[in-house]
Amino acid sequence: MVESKKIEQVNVRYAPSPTGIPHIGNIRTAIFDWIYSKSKNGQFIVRIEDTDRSRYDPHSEQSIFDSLQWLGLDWDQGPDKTGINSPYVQSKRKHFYVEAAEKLVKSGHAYYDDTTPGELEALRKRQKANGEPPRYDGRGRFRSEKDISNSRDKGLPIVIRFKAPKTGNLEFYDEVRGKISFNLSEIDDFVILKSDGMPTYHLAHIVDDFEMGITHVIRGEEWIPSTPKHQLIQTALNIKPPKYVHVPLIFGKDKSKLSKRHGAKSVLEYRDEGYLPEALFNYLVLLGWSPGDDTEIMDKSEIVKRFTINRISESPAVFDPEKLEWMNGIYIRSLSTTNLAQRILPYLEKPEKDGGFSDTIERPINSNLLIKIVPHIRERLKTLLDVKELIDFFYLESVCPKIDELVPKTMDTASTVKCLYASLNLIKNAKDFSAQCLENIFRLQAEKLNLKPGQMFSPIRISVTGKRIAPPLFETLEILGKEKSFQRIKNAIDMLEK
RNA sequence: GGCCCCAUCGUCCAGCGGCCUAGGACAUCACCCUUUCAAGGUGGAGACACGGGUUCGAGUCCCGUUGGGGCUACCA
Repeated sequence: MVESKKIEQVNVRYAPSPTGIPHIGNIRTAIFDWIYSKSKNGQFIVRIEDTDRSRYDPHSEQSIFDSLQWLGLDWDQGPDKTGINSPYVQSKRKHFYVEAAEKLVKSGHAYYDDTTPGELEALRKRQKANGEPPRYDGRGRFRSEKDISNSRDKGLPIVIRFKAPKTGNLEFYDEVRGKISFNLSEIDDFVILKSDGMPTYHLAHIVDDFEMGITHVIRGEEWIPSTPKHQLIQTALNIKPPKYVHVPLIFGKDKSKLSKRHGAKSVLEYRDEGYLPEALFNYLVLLGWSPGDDTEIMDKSEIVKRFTINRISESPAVFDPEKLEWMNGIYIRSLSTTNLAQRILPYLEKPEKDGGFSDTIERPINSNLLIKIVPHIRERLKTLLDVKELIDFFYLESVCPKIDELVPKTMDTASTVKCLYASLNLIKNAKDFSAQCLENIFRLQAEKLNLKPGQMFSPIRISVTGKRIAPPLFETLEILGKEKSFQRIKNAIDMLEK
């Protein structure tokens, strides 16, 4: 046996904060996390970063898990599991952070500060007025133990700040961009433990990533500027840093970071609008990564197989809803009839107000009928939500076509009525009600009436479906059946003759 | 303002010094197919931000300019 290098177990985490429903940009990071962990046979860990109590929203915490689940991003460790690194919620790990912060104070890397928010604001204001960069001036470094305990007695808020070196250079290696360096004069004494006893992100994630053995921190590019702070903490705590993978941001149409302001939709909204999770996954992974050739349509396993960090791009990507829609169509068309019908059904079942079928249509929805319809609408769909509009006439008792739509521009009412009467006869006398057969006899009839096929089919289509845009006519008639087809054309004639 | 990151068609990507008169995809336009709408097919238009280097040779490496973005909280 060849000597095998011991390969380090890869541990990746997705660490969202429950302050809102995950949107596209946020979940794309989770996708990268997941893919990378899978590609390395590592662990995918979900950790909830709820250290900001004022912004905490329990509802969004649930939506985080719903989003991951829907996209098929299964996690190996997380709040719902009792893993070796439990608990996976920061508010339940407070003691780790307090301990670390106090340790830093003892070792002289941090200090208590009783500067009030008001004083801080005044400081920033003054700096701005003087054209100076707004930065904490380190005044707390000179507070004595006595000062602090006095303030504490007065009930003033006390924080712990990290004592950042004033000079020198800091450099770190980003797996996507290479070396990035900062001047330490840029970094002020930042807060690591807030006055409510909770840690800031900077402290909390460093402690947790270390405790949980995270090997790769995959996060958005917006974190690059605070990475030196994280390095400082690591050095002071004598912690070996993980590898950093800063992925490019996703932009909205206006080329700025995607956010709610763009109407950036949450993952769950895409679900509700009839997007397939595999399509969204595929589309999103292509925003900031490519396999190196022109392949675009790839399933999860292929993506996992081909994924490498060095193919993550350095530049931001604009989210293009149109391309997502196109890709969704590709995935819809690739589904088998029964599978597609199964996926469509829940959308139809929903109450009318939530985008489902009209409430006048009986539930449960007839799925055998749906399976018959699906082959004829498959290539007409961009989203599963499109289905309703396209096929509701199959399920309705009757339809009411618009008179002005019934009469083609190239015909008048009299000739339209004539054409419909002829159709009525054909339908009544048809022995074989198959699409193929119907098409034959209707084409023959058109010739007799001296009409172009399209000309003749149009009034029939509208009579029967109530719509201008519909699935192919003869398949529609076949599925609808003789009786309903007859009835609806009859009804259209009545309308025109009135 | 300061710091950091980024820079190929409108958009997403390919290109990692010669294979590039720059390739693919979405969108767009034209045509074909056609019973509506789609889907599909064929073709067209469309980009290396700019200026300096390095090199026999630069979209590809370096520097600068410009432009865009991010960060600059007791938010993450």
